[in-house]
Amino acid sequence: MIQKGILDIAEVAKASGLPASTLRFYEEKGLIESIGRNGLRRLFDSSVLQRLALISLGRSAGFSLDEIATMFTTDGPRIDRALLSAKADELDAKIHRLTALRNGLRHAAACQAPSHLECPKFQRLLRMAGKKRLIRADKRERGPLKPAAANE
Amino acid sequence: MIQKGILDIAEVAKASGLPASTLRFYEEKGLIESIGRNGLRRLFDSSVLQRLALISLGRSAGFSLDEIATMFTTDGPRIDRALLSAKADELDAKIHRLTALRNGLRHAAACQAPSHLECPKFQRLLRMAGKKRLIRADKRERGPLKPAAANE
DNA sequence: ATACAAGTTCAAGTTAACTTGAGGTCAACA
DNA sequence: TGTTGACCTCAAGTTAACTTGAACTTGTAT
Repeated sequence: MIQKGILDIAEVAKASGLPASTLRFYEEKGLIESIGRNGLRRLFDSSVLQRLALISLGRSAGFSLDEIATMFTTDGPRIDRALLSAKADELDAKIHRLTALRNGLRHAAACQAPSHLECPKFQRLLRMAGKKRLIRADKRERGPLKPAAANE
Repeated sequence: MIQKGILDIAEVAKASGLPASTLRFYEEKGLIESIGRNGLRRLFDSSVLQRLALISLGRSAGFSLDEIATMFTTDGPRIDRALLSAKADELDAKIHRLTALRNGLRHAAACQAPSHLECPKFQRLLRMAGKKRLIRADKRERGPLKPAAANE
């Protein structure tokens, strides 16, 4: 640590487990900020580690970097809150689906059926969460190309 | 329906909500099979819809198409079951992380902090699921390049 | 018999999220 | 003062999961 609370990029990389190239990439995307330089070398405030943890969590929840970036901005409080709420709902639905799948897998791991995924009990377990649109349930988990086809 | 239980690609597309191009792509990848042709036109058994639902569910759980494909094969029952169990564990961890994030978002949507993601209560909610390695918690959600760096 | 809407193949393009490579620059140590 | 290891920039490459385009084939309706 060069000064109290200030880390250079190598230290951030080590502490976060992320390669320096990713940190540069995130900075370019506006997800994190470097607080200065030592020669060429980037310096970060140690709070960047918090930030990175948040980013990682968001990613594992299925959010894109762009979405995460907008969550970090303190722009308009109104539309923003609605968006967070919507995200929470999305997550809720996803959690239910994953729970059903987990239960299904747990059973399949100890079941007779030849092709696990097709055992009838497994199917039934899944159906529990599939109440609503099972297929194409979420709008492009990490969307391809078309802005929004005629579909939906 | 041309015959009982047999659908052509357009019908499958309509019923599943997936574009025909995706169905061809899945067939090429070995995720689904067409049962024959009518001229050039692919014909599918209606059970393919089950299959597609399963694929969709797996995708939304964060599995890659390749992983899903191996889950469908009825190769060796031993190694396979362990794999399913491991997948279930992975899902479990993920579900916990998502639950924490959802709680955090719910709070953030009704909280004062300027940059929602940085409100202290939000942070605390997240910490509940972060017990273990928060950063780089999962090995490449949908992995980039390196086979397995020196990391971990 | 002819038209044609809808399917087919195959190659190439797209997007997100990074990584890799080439060539350049320093701060720090000997 | 000189060397050097670690960082820098910028462009180009990579992977997964599809999509798109061009050129071709056909069952079905007319």
